[in-house]
Amino acid sequence: MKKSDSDTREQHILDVAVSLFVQFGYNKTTIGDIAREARVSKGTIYQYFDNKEALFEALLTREMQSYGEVWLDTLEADPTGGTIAGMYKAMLSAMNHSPFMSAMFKQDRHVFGNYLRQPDNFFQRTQAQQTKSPRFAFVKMMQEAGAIRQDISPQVIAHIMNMLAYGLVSMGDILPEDQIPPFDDVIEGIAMIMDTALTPKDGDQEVGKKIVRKVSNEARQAIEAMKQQSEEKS
Amino acid sequence: MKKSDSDTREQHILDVAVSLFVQFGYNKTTIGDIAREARVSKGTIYQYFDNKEALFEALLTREMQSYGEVWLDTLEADPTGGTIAGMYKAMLSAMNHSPFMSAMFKQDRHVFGNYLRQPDNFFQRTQAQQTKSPRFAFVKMMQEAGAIRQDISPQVIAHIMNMLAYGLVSMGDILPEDQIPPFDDVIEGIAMIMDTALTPKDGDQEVGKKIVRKVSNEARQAIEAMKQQSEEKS
DNA sequence: ATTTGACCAATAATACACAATAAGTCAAAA
DNA sequence: TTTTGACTTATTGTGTATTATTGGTCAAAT
Repeated sequence: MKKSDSDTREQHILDVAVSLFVQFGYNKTTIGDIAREARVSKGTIYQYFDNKEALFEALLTREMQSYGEVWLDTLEADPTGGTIAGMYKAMLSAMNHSPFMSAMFKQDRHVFGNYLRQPDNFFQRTQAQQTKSPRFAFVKMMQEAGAIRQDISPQVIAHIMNMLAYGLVSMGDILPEDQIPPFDDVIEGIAMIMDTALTPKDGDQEVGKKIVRKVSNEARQAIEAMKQQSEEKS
Repeated sequence: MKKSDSDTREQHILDVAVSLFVQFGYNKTTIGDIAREARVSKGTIYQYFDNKEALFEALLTREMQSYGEVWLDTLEADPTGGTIAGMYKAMLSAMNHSPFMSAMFKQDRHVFGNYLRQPDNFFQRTQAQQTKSPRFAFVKMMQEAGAIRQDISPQVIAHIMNMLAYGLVSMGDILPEDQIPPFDDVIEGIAMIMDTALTPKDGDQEVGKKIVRKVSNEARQAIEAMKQQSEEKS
């Protein structure tokens, strides 16, 4: 089938591209490098992507979608997934499985390089609409339902969760590896702390699970919508 | 008195230097700038400091000492200071009051610039001995005394505390200001979370306070020792 | 004794010619 | 049609001569 064939080729190019971008960064990864590594010619790459920036942005959305899917799959596979701690743990775990997403989250200047100089790049576009962040909305819902403690503002909780995620992916840059505990231990520790600290003793577990299920379903639909949108463009 | 007079002059130079270094960074702050701003000549600066690097390192130790003192003072002023959360809160608060310490903690490449290229700089010197970090030792003591929960390893707890501190000083670099909740709210939130999560319900509050007192006394003595050591050199 | 600022040597910034590489195109081949 | 790679153009990197700035010194002034 034609569509699927060209689709796998496009995906293969992106597969190669993501590993090169993560390893050498935006500036030092050339279209020629990607072509050679993907065993296609430069012309073929320009068949699928208008220019380097467009290729990179295609990568951004693909990796975000993939990250979202891994997150939700991890969440479903986890029996304790119905709590805020479980949801957060799944998020951190998914982030850790994608070096590109980690780089995105910490706005790694090595990986993103001159892309950040683009006048209308991804970060500037998203930061404007981030005011009503989905993470903040989720925390607020959980709070209103009584699934997490109410004596800290949802903004602060969401921000602390952000800080932890940022710290998780960034500490490797300032500490030598042997001073960082195993990743899974840290994630487990964070989850336990969040769980103990945020879940009220007398809380209704089921309410939280319902919200998690609702939010994750919405997220899945949003990812699907995003996918179809990007397919229509091509 | 002569000693005190030259001492205040030296301190004044350092006062000027720290604000310039924080604002313009190591590379872009010249000895001439510091001299002009401090209303002394370049020669006078070289009277007190052998070279630019020595001046900068004098600043490092002074700011660390000052930070330690602010930390301990905040701790003593806080009625809830006897808990691990109180101790941590005081630390974060002290860090926030010193832009230079914040820069140090995140190893800010803008502020530290070429100083980091020095073969035997501060970070390389301290990182070697950091394996038996005082923060880790403190967590371990608290744990052994039953003042904090024992089902997470002290390494992981200390590391999570590090991550939060790092996130606190670094988030300003990747998020616009209006998306970051007020600093004090975040600190309070962290303290509440740490307190709920780490302090056992059936724990003995007094034991923890004793340890905090012991550790902070040791810290004070260490600071004093450091001060005298740096005075002897001159 | 201290402090100063003109002075010197070393380092860093600037300019520019030119070489090398990369982005992007397109007629020809598959 | 789709793919290719030689080709053009734009960008970046390199070597270097020159200028400007800065770290550091020291004889003279305070």
